[in-house]
Amino acid sequence: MKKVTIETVAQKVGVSAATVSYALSGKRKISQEVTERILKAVEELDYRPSITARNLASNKTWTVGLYASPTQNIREDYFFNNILAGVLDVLHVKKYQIHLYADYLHENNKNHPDLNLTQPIDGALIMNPRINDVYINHLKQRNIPYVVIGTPDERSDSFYVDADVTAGYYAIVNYLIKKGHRKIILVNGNVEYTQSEKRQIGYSMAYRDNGLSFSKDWIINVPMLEEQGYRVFMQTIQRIPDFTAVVTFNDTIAVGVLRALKESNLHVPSRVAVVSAGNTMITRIHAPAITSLDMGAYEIGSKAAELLVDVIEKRRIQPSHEIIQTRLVERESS
Amino acid sequence: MKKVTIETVAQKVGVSAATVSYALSGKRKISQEVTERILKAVEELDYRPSITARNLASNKTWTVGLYASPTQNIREDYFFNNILAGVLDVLHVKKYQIHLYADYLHENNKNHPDLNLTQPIDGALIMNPRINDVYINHLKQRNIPYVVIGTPDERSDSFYVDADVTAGYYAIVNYLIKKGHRKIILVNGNVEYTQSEKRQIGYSMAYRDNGLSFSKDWIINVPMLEEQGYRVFMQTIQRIPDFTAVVTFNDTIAVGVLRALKESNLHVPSRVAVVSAGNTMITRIHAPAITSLDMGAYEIGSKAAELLVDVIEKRRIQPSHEIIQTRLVERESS
DNA sequence: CTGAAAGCGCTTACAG
DNA sequence: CTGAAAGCGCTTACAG
Repeated sequence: MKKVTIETVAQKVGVSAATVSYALSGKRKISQEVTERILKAVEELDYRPSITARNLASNKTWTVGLYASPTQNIREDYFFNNILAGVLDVLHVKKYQIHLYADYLHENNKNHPDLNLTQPIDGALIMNPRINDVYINHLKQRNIPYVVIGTPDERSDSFYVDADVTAGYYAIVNYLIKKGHRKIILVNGNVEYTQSEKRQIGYSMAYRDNGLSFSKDWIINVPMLEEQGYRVFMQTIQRIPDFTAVVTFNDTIAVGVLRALKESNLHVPSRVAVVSAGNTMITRIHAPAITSLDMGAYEIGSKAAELLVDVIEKRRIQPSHEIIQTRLVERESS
Repeated sequence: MKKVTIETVAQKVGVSAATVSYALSGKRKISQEVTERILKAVEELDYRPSITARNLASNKTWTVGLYASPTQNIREDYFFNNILAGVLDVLHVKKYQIHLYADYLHENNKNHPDLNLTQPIDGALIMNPRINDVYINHLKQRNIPYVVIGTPDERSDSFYVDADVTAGYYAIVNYLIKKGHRKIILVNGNVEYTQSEKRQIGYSMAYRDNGLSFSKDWIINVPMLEEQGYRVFMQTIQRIPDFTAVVTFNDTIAVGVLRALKESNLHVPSRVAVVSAGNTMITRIHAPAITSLDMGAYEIGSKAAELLVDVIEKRRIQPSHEIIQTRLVERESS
């Protein structure tokens, strides 16, 4: 049973491969009668075009690369799920498929295979932009269309979609200050991620605009994992006395922080208020339910995917960005 | 700036494209001296081989297709994250990449593009096998290597990796019966999924082995979403009086059920015991914490990926399966 | 409206 | 140890 190719179909129908190709793609009008015979042959032979050959010939893969977090983070981050759903839904409509890359950069492998590719993808979505991000640099250098989910380090030459995280954290801290809090701990993410920077800026601005000051000691950076949030915050509780509120990088870290507070018998919210960001399912389920900043994850994912398709298909050339408004959802923890 | 191909490198070094190819792949010994000159030229020209051309020539893509749930389900299911992490970690080590397909079958589109592919993937992983699964049928028909995550309908000719879900549900119901429960509601998933059937079998076996009987009415099927679990269970509470325990298909549905119970002032666990399956992060965070069956999601994902690579690389030919033991983790809800 | 043929950029038997 | 060339299976200008 030899492989069925476009040539097999062409011979059966008695036309050229070109005609079959055009009939199938619709890029050229083929007479009704011939088209029907071709379709019939395709059916009978159960012919399926080779996507690989098509990709090579047309220099187009209809595939988008999605650069996600390390798998450790994926395991406990619902925010990822929501972004992913937005991306998938849009790309499905636009007929693009998705190549998913987890981040194994911590393996410290310069020749990471994902970085050595050329053109198995038409474009890329970068999920956790770092300061001086190697993925972004790589894509820029190779001229592969990309959209950053989040805000890149160097903003002038990238397309990106992000929530207005700085405004969001400004609002959170403002909200806490209005409630009388003066010593607010920021349990931020790793410094290498631009998202951490944006959060810190919102935090400082709120202090400044309220004519108050804060200590650098109150800002701590932890890997975005529940266990890390817990461990680091247990130490923080010892180190920093009398804080009355905590703002975390995301919901996952908040869960760790809340566990540390509980074990230390610091009641939430009467003794300590806690506010996180992400507004994932977890925040509703947790006891106490967690006040959290909604950053429109699904919307960010879908808008980024839409933008990327526009960039790939050259309907957009000049770098642009979209900033989505955030919304603070008040719950029991504050 | 013309595109840098293998030919560009060959010309610069003064050898044939074949030699460059062999030097880079290591499939043939090339003299030390020539190899070094080639590597230098690659570096200087910043040559990156075209993956697409390589795929076509070698008839191998180093890519695996992962057929996941509808995006709606992905959004609220941590079980997916854990399976995904297991799959990604193993495939990363084995040097395979992953194509992620969400399930849009409910769009009722027979010509779903994902099903029309030939060979952009070396193999596939099927995540939510249905009774008479179209994806599985399709892969079988085209002779594409695949491994089912879960248990397929027709077990004799598929590779698959699953938890012993039937034993797990048998254990859950046994546990509840020993605690004195006699009327246990099973909030199962959609009937089209084989996982639902396996759960129901465990449920019935436990009743039978304890010399007790149950009513078909106590088994209800709902889409695997929190909101659906909530809505359907609100009706169930009206319809079925005096039940004292509930077992759910997964953690997500359990959250919905627990919300319905709370709104109906049926206290958990004193009035109603609840047990779910998945043992995702949610079960620890929820108040009350949910007793849940651990099904080793990460392990299932990683074993399935390992098995698939073995099948792709023909180290395994004869269909086999691996069944992972489950473990009931007792918490406050029962 | 359709065909013959070049081309996409690799890999890999076939030869030496 | 290395080269010339066929081949992977499509698409798409070029011709008519």
